[in-house]
Amino acid sequence: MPKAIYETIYKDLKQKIETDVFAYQELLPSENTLIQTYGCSRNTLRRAVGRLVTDGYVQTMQGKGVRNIYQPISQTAFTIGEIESFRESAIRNGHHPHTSVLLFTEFAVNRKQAQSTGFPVGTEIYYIQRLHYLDDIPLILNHNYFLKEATPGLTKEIAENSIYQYLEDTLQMTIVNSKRIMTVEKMTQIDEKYLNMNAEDYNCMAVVSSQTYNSDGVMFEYTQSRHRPDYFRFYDNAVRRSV
Amino acid sequence: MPKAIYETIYKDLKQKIETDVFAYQELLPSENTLIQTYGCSRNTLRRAVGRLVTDGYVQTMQGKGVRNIYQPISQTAFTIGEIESFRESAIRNGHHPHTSVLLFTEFAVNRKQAQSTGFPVGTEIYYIQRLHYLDDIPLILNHNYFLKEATPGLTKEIAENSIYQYLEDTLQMTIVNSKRIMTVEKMTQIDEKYLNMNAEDYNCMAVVSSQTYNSDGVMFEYTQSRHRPDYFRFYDNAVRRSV
DNA sequence: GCCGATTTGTCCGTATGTATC
DNA sequence: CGATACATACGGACAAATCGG
Repeated sequence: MPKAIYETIYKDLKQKIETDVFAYQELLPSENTLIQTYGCSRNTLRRAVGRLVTDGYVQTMQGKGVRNIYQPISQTAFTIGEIESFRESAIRNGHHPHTSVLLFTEFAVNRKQAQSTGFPVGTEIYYIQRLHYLDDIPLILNHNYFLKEATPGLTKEIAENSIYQYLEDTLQMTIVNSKRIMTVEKMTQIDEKYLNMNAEDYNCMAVVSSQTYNSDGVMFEYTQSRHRPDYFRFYDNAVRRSV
Repeated sequence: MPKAIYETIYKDLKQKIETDVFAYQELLPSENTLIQTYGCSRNTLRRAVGRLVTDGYVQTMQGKGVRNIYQPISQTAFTIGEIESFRESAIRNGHHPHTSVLLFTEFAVNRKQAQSTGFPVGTEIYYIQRLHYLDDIPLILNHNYFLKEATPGLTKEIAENSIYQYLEDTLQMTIVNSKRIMTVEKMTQIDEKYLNMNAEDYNCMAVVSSQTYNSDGVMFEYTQSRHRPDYFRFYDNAVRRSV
């Protein structure tokens, strides 16, 4: 847990913005001022502010200053650009998460699975089906494929809690990045059953497929998350770069 | 168009990765090597590499090096984290875009619209309905709300081409950032009609709602993009930060 | 319109820490 | 242990945009 200085400053500024210490549409104190308050170098401060820009919290204007453009998001929303487990995201939004494991098994991937997951044919994996509840409503049906070689000792009990916590804390794995694709797909009978949906109402759903890599550069996880369409919300802030 | 050095290096490295100059899963030349090849400072090079990390092109490993993890995306995909017009994105992917304007009108926003768009009641806006085709298939039905005060002189002719090009080139507006929310919504009869869909097949669609800001900090655009579900694809790379 | 002060943007050189091999 | 590689941090210099007098 070695916190970098810029990380601390980033979090402090972020929290000040969220709690209205700086008013919406107003300018933050200038770089020079903030450098003095934090007693850091210009680069370090600018690094913290840079993060706030990509978060969509502030907008910098050369010659003018840094404007607070943060507005709280109304409902529960997943944030893009970060990797968060379901549990982490739920707790951050003040909800009560709960996970039930529908299936815990292991096998070697066949041709068809190889194509969708990206694992080579024959790779030994754990295959887990999990249902994620938020405040007792089933929201997400997850199909997890974990590379057995990279995630040894995975059990149903771990899957009921936080797999990521096990990987990071017990196996000392460092999770680095995750490539995700969002699509809309037809709802299956399995989806209907577990998510309490009726195909005559919504007949499709939001699907997020992700490939996750660890610090050894190996893709150790492929997951397909099938979201209840009426609760699905994905938030993003995009920055325009010079073309 | 004053090009920053780090921008040039970023683009050069990106292009080298895309064209397999560096092999997949292999290490890039070390920082020190690249500093010498580009004749730049360490900070500048790191800035370029940092962009590649957020793009999901490479992954850096302290003590080891920088690994190429780029894999080309199969189909047409919208990329998250950047603001691109439909035209820009289509051309980048080697397709032929075409836009038809279904409706071009102006009015003041009422209470209901104020809630969804975020514009105050009574704000004067241009309201435009556009249908975006890719290779002659209608893919996206767009509802644009442009703040009249910030986008004067908008016409149907401009809307048929690129509105962003008009705003940036003619009005000298600088587009800064865009907050987007992706959801899944029921398909309406309007959607069915223009996107050639049948509600007995898919009865819902992907909806991307966005609020876009310019460099004056004013939200000048609210857009709701309704995507054909079978063609919708949104790509994202997420980075795990120390918790 | 000009000038100077302020503010952010870009870039450099250097020092130190930490992880890997 | 030392060499290599990336991570963090500092301080300084100049450029570019904005604003007020």
